[in-house]
Amino acid sequence: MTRVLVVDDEPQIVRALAINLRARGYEVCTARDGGEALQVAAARLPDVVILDLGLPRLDGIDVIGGLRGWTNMPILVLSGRSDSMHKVDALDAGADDYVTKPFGMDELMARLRAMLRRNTGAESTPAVEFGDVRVDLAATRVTVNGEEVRLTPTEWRLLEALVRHPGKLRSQRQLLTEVWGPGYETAQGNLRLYMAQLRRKLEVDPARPRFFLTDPGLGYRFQP
Amino acid sequence: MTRVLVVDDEPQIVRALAINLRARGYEVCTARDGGEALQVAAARLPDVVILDLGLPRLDGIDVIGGLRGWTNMPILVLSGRSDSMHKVDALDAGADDYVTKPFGMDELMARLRAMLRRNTGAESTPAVEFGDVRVDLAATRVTVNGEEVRLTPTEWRLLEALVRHPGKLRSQRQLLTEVWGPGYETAQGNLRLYMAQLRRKLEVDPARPRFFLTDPGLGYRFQP
DNA sequence: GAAGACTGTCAGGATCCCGTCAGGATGGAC
DNA sequence: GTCCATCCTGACGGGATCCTGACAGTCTTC
Repeated sequence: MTRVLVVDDEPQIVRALAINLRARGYEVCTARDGGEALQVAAARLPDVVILDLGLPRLDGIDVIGGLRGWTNMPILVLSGRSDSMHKVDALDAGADDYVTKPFGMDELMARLRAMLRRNTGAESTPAVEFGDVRVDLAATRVTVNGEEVRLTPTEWRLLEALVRHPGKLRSQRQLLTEVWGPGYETAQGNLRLYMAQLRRKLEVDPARPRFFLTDPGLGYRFQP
Repeated sequence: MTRVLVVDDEPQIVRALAINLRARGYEVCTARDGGEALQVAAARLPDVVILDLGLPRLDGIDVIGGLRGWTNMPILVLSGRSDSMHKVDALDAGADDYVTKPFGMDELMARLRAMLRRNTGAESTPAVEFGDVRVDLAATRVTVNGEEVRLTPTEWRLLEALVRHPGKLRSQRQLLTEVWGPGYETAQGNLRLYMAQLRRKLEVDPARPRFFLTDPGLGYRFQP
């Protein structure tokens, strides 16, 4: 889950942000001043920071500097000042975006999504693991016991269609249209063929599959 | 030098931006409408795009979509509309920042710096090494056993497209749009040709490549 | 117990894909 | 104009991939 650190000294703003963020599925942690912000950031390692510039004690610019000394997590600055000098200072100090109060919640959330989208491009690849098999969906790569296994395009599409819905039954019709495209709903012999191929390459005992199960008369199921 | 693509149909804004950008050491190229923007972006491969939303003919949102189909270069949107709906739409379509007109030049430049900083900072791989080959992405330079190897522009773009995603499969479609620009998705003979050229120049045994692997039916992969 | 439906397996040929080569087109340097 | 590098198109052979059809085994149903 994506974790957001909200730094502001006004409780009502913190509460409003937290409610909206949680409603959208983010995990929220908070800090009331600059010192606490640096502490919480180091302890909880949020994916993004929303930082009010008008903080007591420690100046907002210094908080940015304190964060940038050891991390490049995205920082979105909130501020009541709309003069460009403050914006330039904050951005050049290392902030990634600058929103002036009062702000629209929709816009703030959209800017947050934009920042996160840019950052997750380099994140670790999502992978599905079961038994000795590891399926790296982002890299389009399959390994068994660390050794790479070569899959043909059709085998890969079928594997993807199964693995993307763990535990769920996928009907023959669904699999056929997903792998071979619409119009191939009757080529069930094909499905059996490639299913066997997948099991031969990925199952320990292809005759008695543990992960790629058959629901007779219905379809197949990936059981991790 | 950092290259900026400015897209706007109002000449005075283009000129003002170009003057300010050049004064700060950027290289500037321009486009007057959406179609030209996509064309220039593919041909010149700018480091960042400044895009006016109020374009004739092709809608700004569609331009964002057209760019995001094959590149993730930063996009800064300019717009006369300040209502949050347009901001949200543009940001969710793939824009990285949204500035409403009239804008302060200082602020715009600061936002530009912030975007560029993020992009070059996350990169952190100015050079890639594998076997006897060293690819210097920053300097556009390739050496094998210390000796410089000359690459043509197309060869270089292909190498870059592969090397920037180590281990990941890159589909033929991805490579074609990234190297030749959108609209060249069917020129697969080309891809094979330049792939062979790259292997001939960089692989020890071009017939049995170790780093530039092919996944039949899917695409190619750089394996360091 | 028999019939039918369903699944897993095997083999064979058609098709597609990849690497390679040659040749023409384009554009810039001199 | 000539030379040169680069880019693109088309064609060919070898190999991998895909599809079709047939057969045996298993389970359900009558």
